[in-house]
Amino acid sequence: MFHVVKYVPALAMLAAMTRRTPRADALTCEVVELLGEVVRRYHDDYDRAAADYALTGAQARVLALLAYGPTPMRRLADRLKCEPSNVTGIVDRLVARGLVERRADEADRRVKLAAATAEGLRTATELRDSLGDFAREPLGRLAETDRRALRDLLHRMLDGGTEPAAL
Amino acid sequence: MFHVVKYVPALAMLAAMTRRTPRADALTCEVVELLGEVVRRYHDDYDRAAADYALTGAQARVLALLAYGPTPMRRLADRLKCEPSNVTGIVDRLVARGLVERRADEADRRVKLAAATAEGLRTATELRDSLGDFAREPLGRLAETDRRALRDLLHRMLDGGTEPAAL
DNA sequence: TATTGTTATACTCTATAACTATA
DNA sequence: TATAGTTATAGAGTATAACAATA
Repeated sequence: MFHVVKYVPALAMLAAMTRRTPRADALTCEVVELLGEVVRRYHDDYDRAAADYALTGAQARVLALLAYGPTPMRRLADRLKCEPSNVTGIVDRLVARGLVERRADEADRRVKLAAATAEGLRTATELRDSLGDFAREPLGRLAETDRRALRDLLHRMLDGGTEPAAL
Repeated sequence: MFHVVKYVPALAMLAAMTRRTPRADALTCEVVELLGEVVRRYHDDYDRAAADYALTGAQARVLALLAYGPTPMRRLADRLKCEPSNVTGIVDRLVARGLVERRADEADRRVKLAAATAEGLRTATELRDSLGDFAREPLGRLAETDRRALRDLLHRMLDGGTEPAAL
């Protein structure tokens, strides 16, 4: 088995030339590193929870999105930030598992709605509760006062209203 | 093209039976959701930065690890939390790009060390600086006092000393 | 003409299992 | 016998391009 790079866009040099050496200060670097650790743990917990239900991360995310209601394939692709062609496969596998079904959209016959089945909805709910693992472990170490402070800081940081989480 | 699920371990039912309905309080849920948003942005920024250099996320992580010095393949697998067989391919592609080279370990002739080339080291450094995108955008909205408070909260939350970040 | 979803194709990451070479 | 690394294989996610159905 060979591992060969097939195509290498000449973006590296361009990126290097465009670079504007930001070089954040020590405090900022430290916060970025800490957030990196948070990201790592959050992801690990999420994937572990999904694996408990024999779901991949992408499948779990789609199921979480469908908990809000039937959703056009296109919109799922937008939320996952991937190409629509990928969503076809992910939903196919969820359909094969009986967790999701495809419905027609009466208003626009081009669109197909992915919808969680009763079992899919149940799985999504249990999966969501499983995220309590993260809340228990690292978050649980913070007293309520600290959790409130953290909430306010994150709110201030993220500020602009964003849609409900898909990750 | 068919998308069929080949094997479905009967873990779902087991997981459902084992579930202990933690049902975190509203404040904790809100913090978890906010952290989810942070995770999403962090990842997007990381992948975008890697893509600027025509690298995948996994390749960028390996390159970041090699910036600390030559590393046995096995150790890379441990850090990436994946099987050693995967590292072979990832390093192969980096070698094909001229960013990494394999060296023999004199002490134990079974191990092979992956080491960043001069160009690889340069790329790793630029990539690291690119994470400033995250520091600039959402983190930049916090005043220094707030960043300091955030740092302290995250420290308290993560507490136990962890190794340098690979993500 | 533009949009939605699918198919076909290729690449990468992933895990499992079998293999070589060292220890 | 145990460990480090590789190879082979298969499933899953990803992007690109081409296509049919509908708007």
